[in-house]
Amino acid sequence: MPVVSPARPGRPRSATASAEVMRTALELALEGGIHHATVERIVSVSGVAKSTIYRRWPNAVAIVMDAFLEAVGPSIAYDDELPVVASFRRSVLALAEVLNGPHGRLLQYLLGAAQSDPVLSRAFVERWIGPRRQMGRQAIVGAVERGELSPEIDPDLSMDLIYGAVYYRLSVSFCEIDQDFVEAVIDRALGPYVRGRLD
Amino acid sequence: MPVVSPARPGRPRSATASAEVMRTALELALEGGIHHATVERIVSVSGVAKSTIYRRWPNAVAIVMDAFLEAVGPSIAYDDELPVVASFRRSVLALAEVLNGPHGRLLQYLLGAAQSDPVLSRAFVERWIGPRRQMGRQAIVGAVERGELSPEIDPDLSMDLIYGAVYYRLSVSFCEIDQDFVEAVIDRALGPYVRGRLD
DNA sequence: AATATAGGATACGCAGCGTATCGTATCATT
DNA sequence: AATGATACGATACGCTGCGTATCCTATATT
Repeated sequence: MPVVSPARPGRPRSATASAEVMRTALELALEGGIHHATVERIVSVSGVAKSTIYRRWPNAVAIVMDAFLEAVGPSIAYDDELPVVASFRRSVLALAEVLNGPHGRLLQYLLGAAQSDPVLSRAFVERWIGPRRQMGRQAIVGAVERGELSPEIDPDLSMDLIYGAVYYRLSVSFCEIDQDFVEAVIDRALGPYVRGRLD
Repeated sequence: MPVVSPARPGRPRSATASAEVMRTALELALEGGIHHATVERIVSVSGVAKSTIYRRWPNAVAIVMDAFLEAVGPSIAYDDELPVVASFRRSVLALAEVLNGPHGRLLQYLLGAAQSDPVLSRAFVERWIGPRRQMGRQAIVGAVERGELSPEIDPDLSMDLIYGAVYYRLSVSFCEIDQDFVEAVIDRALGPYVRGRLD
């Protein structure tokens, strides 16, 4: 007896079908780029019928997006015990590691598809960008409250600067997001507002 | 007697055909998004034959890219007479104005397509991003030489921060690049290194 | 048992891609 | 002027992928 979805009549949807579709879509996209994950291919590889797929997703990219977010989504971490700068370094370096790997290329593809798909871009902002920004803002606000950062800092602008530089490398200048770069960006974005030592 | 292309035999390529194709491609893409600019449509609207088109471009996106760069390409401007910060404001605000307009959405589409097309991404970096970065770096180096900026500034990192934030808004968080934002970004990126007054 | 919905299979029409072939047009060269 | 090389326009082709529709079967609720 599910709490939400108050007992719709008829045969319930198969959970394994969704899982299998997403698994297949992710696999195909990681192997050969997002263009390789077509509905037809997902059908023939996963064994799930086309009608079933279209009953749940509007198109192939949406499947890949869902699969990606479910697979890589939860990896956010801001440690309030650490000094702000160190905490940001940890968190953004973790993100950079993801972005430099195969999932990063996939994210790049998805971001590309989102440029001409409002539904996708909205999902992207709400489920990927938004949460991470929110955590970062919280970290800055917390640090200001603890007196680690000057209250003059603008948390939103800081997020734009830090994440902006990172995604710029990923999807505009197309070069690696190395550790030195991440640390330099964070230092320049937060450094002037740190009270006391830098680390 | 052309200086380059030393007189190939046979009928020369029609210049008007290329022009007409690019004009049509740009028009279609500006009207209905990049997906509206298909080769078939360009053929039927421009009147230029498919074989002619494929003799010059590998696909439709490449045409749009060429057309875009030719149309909006030359709008770079750094004024060495102005103080650095003011010069950057002028230049980046001009860019923001383009990005906020219809050409901006097109750039967004192209950037999206570039995410899964190495040839396109390379062209993008070399013909759009690269020149602008170069001008910006020059402006910073010049300002350091004139004593306007502290030599401790890292020109490349500054470019990553400024342009990063701008493109982040365009293609990651999908919100407007307003004037206040641009000025705030530049102030935070260059401000700490300005010697003397800020403006 | 009756009802409602889901899943699998299959077929369909459509759009767009990129290639190939053809006759015709327009150059440089001889 | 004739020749050779290349471009242009037109047309046709096969292919892939999309999204929809139809049908039958399966599985749940009432």
